[in-house]
Parts: sequence; C-alpha cells; structure tokens
Amino acid sequence: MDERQAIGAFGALSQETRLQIIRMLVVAGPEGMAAGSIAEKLDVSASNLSFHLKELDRAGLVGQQREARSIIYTVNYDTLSGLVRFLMEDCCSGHPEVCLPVTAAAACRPRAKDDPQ
Amino acid sequence: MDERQAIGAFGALSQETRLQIIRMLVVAGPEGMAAGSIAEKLDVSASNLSFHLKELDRAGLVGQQREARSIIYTVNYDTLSGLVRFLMEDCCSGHPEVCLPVTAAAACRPRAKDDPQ
DNA sequence: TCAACGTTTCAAGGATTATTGAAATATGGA
DNA sequence: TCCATATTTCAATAATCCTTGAAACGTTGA
Repeated sequence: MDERQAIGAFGALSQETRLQIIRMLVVAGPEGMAAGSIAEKLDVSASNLSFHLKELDRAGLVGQQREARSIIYTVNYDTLSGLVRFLMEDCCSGHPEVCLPVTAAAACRPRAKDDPQ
Repeated sequence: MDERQAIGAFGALSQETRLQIIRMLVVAGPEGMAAGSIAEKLDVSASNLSFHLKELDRAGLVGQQREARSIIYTVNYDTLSGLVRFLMEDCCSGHPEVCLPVTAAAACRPRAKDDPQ
C-alpha cells in the first residue's frame, strides 16, 4: 500500500456511515451482506448507501458480487490489513517501542466480552 | 479510542500534507520539529501549514510547545497507536486469521533499507 | 410481457474542507 | 522601545464531499 492508497482508505473510513458499514462487513465475514440489509440496519436511504459503498469500493475496502436481485458486499481484508501495516510502519519506523504495546495488547484475537475498549 | 475519535483521526490522516507532517514528526521523534522547518521541508505556506497543524491537533495526533520564537510540534504516539489498535480490533474482531500476517510481517521493527514496501 | 424488487445513477443543493494573502500576535535582540 | 522573526488568525474564495429525491437499470416471477 502506497501513500496515495492509504490517503484514499483513511478518507473512506473518516465518515460515520462508511466506518459502520466496514464494521458490519467485518463481522459478517466472507458471506458479506446485501446492500439492502446494510441500508436497513444503518437506517440510511438506498441511494445514500450506494454513494458510500461506491466510496468504499474506490478505496478498495469492499468488493461486490451480484446474487439474484441483491448485490452482496464483502470487506476486503487485504486492504484493511494493508492499511494497518502502513500505519504501523509509519508509526514504528525508527520508534519500535511505541507500537510494541499495540501488538502485545491488541494482537489479532477476537474481542472478548469483558475487553475494556 | 472510540469511534468518534477514530473518525477524526482518519479524517486528519486523509490529506497529503497532513500525512506527510505526521510521517516527518514520527521520524523526528520526541524532539519534534518547529512549524517553520516543517513548512520549509514540505514547501507549503506558513498559514496553510498552520491550518493543517490545527487539524492534526484537533484529532489529537500532535502536541505543541513553544520554544523561544518557534513552536515545536511532536507526534502523539498514544493516539497513533490507539488508532492502530482500533483498526486491528475492527479488522480482526471475529477474524483473527486476517491480521496475523500484519503482526508477523510488520510487527514493530524499524524499517530496513531493503524492506519492500 | 409485465410488474415488482433491489440497486445504482443523476442532478441539485447544502455542508464541510482547503487555499490564499493580509493582518494580528508573541518572542527575542539591538 | 523598535524591529525582525515565527507563527496564527481571519476573511474570502475555490474545491470537495454529503444528502436528497427522482429516474434508470438489471433481475425475477407471474
């Protein structure tokens, strides 16, 4: 992931509806969700949702696939983890001590119910 | 870091000049850099730089401190690593397999000269 | 073929964000 | 005190982004 892509991804995630879409799709996993289900859960209009999905698509954060009348959206884990990596390299570059707590504390485990935010 | 803060931080990083400021400040470390030096290196006007520094400050990504006539800016590592953690928890939540490569590949080491991007 | 469904596209307007240059503020030295 | 330096603030404009509703598109089943 280069700087240009990272800027696009940061921009895509810097909007409430879009961040919520990504959060939902991460939870939904590889099965994804139909645009209509997302719109319903987030209580946004179809056209507004479509606008935001297109933004996420432009940033490479989601993929889509038609299934009958619905269009199923899935999160693109590669882009998401590419972004984490970009941020960590920027964050750690020359200053490893800063990110070590991140890997130690948050390192890739499912979040537990009693996990403090 | 809650969602609102994360959105603010993503927004702050989604602009070329601001991302470059953060990158520079990360490299500069705890010593930080004077606003003037940043402006000179990035070739932006003083007032434009000031605008972007204020945005970064609002997002909690930088701190400042006057030193004689200069104002020294430093990156706020806590916010930066908080953001990484937010992203990883969203990214990994329920899907640990996705982020493991990140921790394995990028985990907090200084970037080597021959390190492929 | 037709109608209903799920979704996207389009155009318009409002809201937010970025850039610019001039003026204001704070500091330090002569 | 006065001047130069370093930076911020302000107002105006330009650019970008978000929302809305209407219309268009593709798909399915009758």
